[in-house]
Amino acid sequence: MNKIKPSLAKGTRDFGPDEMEIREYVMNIFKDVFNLYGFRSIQTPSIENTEVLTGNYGEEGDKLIFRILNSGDFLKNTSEKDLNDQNNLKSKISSKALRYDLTVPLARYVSMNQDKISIPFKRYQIQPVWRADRPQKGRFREFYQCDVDYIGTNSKLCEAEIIDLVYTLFDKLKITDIDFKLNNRKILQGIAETLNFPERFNEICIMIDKIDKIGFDKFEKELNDKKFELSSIKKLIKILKFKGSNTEKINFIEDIIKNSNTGIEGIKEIREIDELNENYILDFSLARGLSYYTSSIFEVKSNKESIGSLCGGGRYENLTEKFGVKNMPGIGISFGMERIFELLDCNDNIQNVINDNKVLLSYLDVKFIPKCLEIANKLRVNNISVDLVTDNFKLKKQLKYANKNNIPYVLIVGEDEINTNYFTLKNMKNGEQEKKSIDDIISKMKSINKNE
RNA sequence: GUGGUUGUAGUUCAGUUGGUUAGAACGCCUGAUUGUGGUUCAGGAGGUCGCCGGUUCGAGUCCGGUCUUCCACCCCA
Repeated sequence: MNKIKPSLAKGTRDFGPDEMEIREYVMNIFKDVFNLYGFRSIQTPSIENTEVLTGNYGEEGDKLIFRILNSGDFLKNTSEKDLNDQNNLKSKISSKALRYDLTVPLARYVSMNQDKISIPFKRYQIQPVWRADRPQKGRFREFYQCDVDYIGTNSKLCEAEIIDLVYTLFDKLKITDIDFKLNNRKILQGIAETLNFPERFNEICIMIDKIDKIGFDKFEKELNDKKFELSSIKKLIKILKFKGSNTEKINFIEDIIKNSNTGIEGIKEIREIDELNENYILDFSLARGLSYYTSSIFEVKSNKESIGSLCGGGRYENLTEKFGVKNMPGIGISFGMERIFELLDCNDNIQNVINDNKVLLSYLDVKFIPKCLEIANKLRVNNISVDLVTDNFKLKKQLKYANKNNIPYVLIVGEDEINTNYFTLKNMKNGEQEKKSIDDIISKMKSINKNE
């Protein structure tokens, strides 16, 4: 048999038991909080028909979609001519692709299931997505996205609820010192109109979005290079650098863009949100590159770690228009799961919470196995995790096994224990051990469980 | 997609102008210890030097290609 050198596909990862413990712990917190705010989860297929996905992410984005080769004789519909036309060939030999994000599948789902769901529809979705990007720091070809959306509503209560949800969530994850930054595309549009470059709106948004990374000096230089008017550049930078309370910022910008109808609309929207929830920081330098956002946009950053944004999102119109469904505005937020996992990976608090009430049942002779099964059953009925070594290992090796698997307690079953009905419970962290009845061991383990 | 970078044991890495049998640490297995791990000591297993081709008497080492790793750009999460 030919041996294959084991290897991972580019940009993909395995998650071992240690990593999965943290990932699942974090994901459960996410799910709990989303449920707390009345969102329900859906899942959609990994594979979508190609035409559902293409045309949504721009030309660059479409290139990053992983296409799946048709099964069987995938060349049967192609002619000699097709082989020279790559784009045409692709659609002839591949009709399915891996999903690129969770937003487009949501739009597809809502469009297909209007009879089953009630509008406004609140859903969350945690699933992997795939992008044929070149991997680099913190970026993979397969990664989890976690999206929460309201679809079919324009209510500003959504923003207010989302702000609250975000703070609750990060509080539970013990990620503190975060800012919820809010802005509105209509205000940015108003600025663009007032400063006389409305036709370069998208271009300027992408550039503003990068200020964090490149700084104001480079930003100014780039604007010069791109032949923006000098007076406009000065005014723009003055606006972006303005400091003050949210109210001061609103009044300041209102005065500047008062001649833009769109701009005034944006200001009205911010004021509406402000009446419901003031727990945000208005930031005109927040732009978010994505072109489908039309109104509120927001982002959450950690002030402690310079790790980039932890989540971001915004309000959009007509996400479902492509599928022939009109009047489906919505608002969504996407959490950078991988970044959050990374942030919590080194957090000891979380590591301790995970494994506290677990016991390895260790036997000194195979003839004690029936007794072990009896004890295991009692412990498990009381919600204590029990592991048993399946093979006839010496005690020494069983203790090593407990260490390796991060099991904090070992319950030893031997001759003495069976005769006296007092069993040895060994704490693997400090090496202490004591003899107790099974009932006492159960109550001890249960009290550990309550401590978390 | 553009530019750079990496690849040798399960893992992290040494390996001299190209020269005998490719090394270390950690991990793994066995024993010192027949009921005590995380410490110590002794021994052992484990390699197609990413892959394909070229130069050479001789290649882990030089050359070309390819794949891969990591990083930056574009863009994004």
